[in-house]
Amino acid sequence: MEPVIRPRTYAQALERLRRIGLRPTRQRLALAKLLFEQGDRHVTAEQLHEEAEAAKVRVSLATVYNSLHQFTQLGLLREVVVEPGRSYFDTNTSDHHHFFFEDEAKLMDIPGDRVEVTRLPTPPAGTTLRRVDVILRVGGRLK
Amino acid sequence: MEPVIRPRTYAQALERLRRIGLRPTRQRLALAKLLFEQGDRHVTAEQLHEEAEAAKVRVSLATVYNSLHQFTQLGLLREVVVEPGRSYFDTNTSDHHHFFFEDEAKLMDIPGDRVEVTRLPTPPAGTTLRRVDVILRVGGRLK
DNA sequence: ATAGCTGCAAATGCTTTGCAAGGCC
DNA sequence: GGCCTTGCAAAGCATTTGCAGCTAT
Repeated sequence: MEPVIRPRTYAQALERLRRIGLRPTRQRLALAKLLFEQGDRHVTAEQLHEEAEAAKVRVSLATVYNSLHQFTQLGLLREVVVEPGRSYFDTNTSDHHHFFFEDEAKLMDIPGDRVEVTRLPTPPAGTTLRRVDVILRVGGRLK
Repeated sequence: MEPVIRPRTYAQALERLRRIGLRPTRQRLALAKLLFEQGDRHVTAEQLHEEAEAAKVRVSLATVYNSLHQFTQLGLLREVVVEPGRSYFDTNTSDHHHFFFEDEAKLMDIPGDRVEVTRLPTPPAGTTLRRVDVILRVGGRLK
């Protein structure tokens, strides 16, 4: 098994795209840059689309969705579902959990080793555990 | 603080509605009956609407949504978000967690004392922990 | 050249809303 | 009767899709 390197830079993302066989097109590269060049992020498609426009990159919202899903399938992103009707994409694909600030609809990472989930029940026969999501729903305003 | 009684029967639901000041209308009572008279359930609005129709109760989907949200606000239901674009409503409002079978889009309760989440980080200043959701995402078919 | 992408706009799926008509107290 | 509810249809969002035109290799 090849070690999974988390792309932190444009160069790594490009390399990653090539290796996997996704054409490094202008829009994919631009999106990868926005996503992976500024540490861990949680973005919605809409947000990323706005960022792209602000950065003078012409990308349609449909392409943003396509790219986010492609990146997710390739393991570059992780989709986090906390609200009905909106998906967040997390650039941190390592094992970890989330705070969700309900009043401001924002996510924050919690290091995987900071929360311990024990005494997990065994999945029913015929099924396999794919992922454990822990969401700490928080209220009140962040200062 | 008045003890919270989980409505398990039509009568209890009716009583509960009255006590809270929601008029026990035909449709609310019918929905309460469907929801609370058969043990713990996880339903979507669409499902409940179909059940109501099958039971020859005329209810519009809009009213199903309204009722589900009202019941949720009153603490009779708990909303569970596991998939983008669809909400599940859980008649079990006690402290517990969930298996989510991704291939069949179904939820299953895990008793609260069966999973232990320890070493929870403290919420950031100015915020309060409202709820802890643990979702065990499972793949493969149930037998 | 050509297989794969992109953009646009239309379609979809879930959910919410506006408002007239209806029903509980 | 009065006020809360309902129902319907229309509106609202986030997301997906179909397809003609573009582009990286």
